[in-house]
Amino acid sequence: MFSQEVTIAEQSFVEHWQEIGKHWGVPKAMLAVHAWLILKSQPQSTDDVMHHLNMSRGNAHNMLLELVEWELVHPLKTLGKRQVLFVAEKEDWAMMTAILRIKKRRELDPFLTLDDWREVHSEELSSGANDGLDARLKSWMVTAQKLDRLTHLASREDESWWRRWIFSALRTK
Amino acid sequence: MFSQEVTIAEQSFVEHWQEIGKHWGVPKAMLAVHAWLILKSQPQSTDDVMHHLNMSRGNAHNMLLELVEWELVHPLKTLGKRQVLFVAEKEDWAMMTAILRIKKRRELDPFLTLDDWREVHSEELSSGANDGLDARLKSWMVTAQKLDRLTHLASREDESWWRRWIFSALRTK
DNA sequence: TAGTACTTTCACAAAAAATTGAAAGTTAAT
DNA sequence: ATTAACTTTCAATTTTTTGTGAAAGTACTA
Repeated sequence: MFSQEVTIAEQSFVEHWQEIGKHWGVPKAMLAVHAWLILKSQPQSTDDVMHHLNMSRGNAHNMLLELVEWELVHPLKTLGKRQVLFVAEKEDWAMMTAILRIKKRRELDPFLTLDDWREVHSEELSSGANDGLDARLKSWMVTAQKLDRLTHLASREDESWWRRWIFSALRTK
Repeated sequence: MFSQEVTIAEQSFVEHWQEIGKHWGVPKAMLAVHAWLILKSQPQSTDDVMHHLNMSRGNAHNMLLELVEWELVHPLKTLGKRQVLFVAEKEDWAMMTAILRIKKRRELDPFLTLDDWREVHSEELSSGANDGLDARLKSWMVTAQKLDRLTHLASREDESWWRRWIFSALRTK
């Protein structure tokens, strides 16, 4: 899997990152690329990634693009050069909010469409075996919309806001 | 996919739920079973599920068990009866905290092990291309541990706590 | 203890997702 | 206009994840 230029410690980090991310719903190769960029302080090219991690060009390319879409990796263009270099976002709060944004988009936003579904089908479902479904869904949507506003807000706040908010929660105990 | 006893509206709900849950990292069959139980106010048996959703016994069984492990579905034993019946958890905040608990366990807890990794490998990684990694990881872990305490706390609080906490965040805007 | 009504397991099959690599497409310099 | 240096695409393949169904296991009843 690795080229010989990759140190044992680096290999271990990449593998551990893949272990950690097993349930994040992303391809192993994406975790490997991300781990690689986290390790490196210097921007890396597609070729760097593909050679060091010993993966196909197409895969390296696609994983880099996806990480850029997630805003966990930033593309750097040098003027007058064709090549794009990549650096990982390394600030913890920036990573957290990036992850929150994408999780909201993929895991919460689709849920909100349930309200439209309800409006179309509510009549057919007030009866019999589906007793109370409509009312239940209505109540769910109120909660979901609150969560939506919360995640939207939180995903673009900065470190100090998070600190205060988390602190206020932890203090109640 | 469905037996004829399943109404069109029910089929539509199951399919929409599968659509909604596409990125939740669970099998389609699990979403189908969950959707089915959400629809039904009466407890359902493994046989009910397997017949109505037209899936294999083994699969119905496993999906039900997994939903129970997620605490999104509750098993009901009748005294003196072998059969186990299943009902979906239908309170919105109970569902939310169940999901938070499992997400924390699968997606955040493994991350905390990075601190152990760091202790073992920190010396090898203070130099050269991995410049500053150790310090960065240390700082990440502080944040992660805060998040860990927060999610732990939040995942076992009740509705009124959530209301207050969410409200306090939304009010700052 | 035999029979019935379930639950559980698991080797195998099917489906879905990830990965490859070579060819086609772009951009910039000469 | 041509070439060199990249990036992008995608059909084919490999790997991983899901799903099947029949057989084995277990709890209750009589």
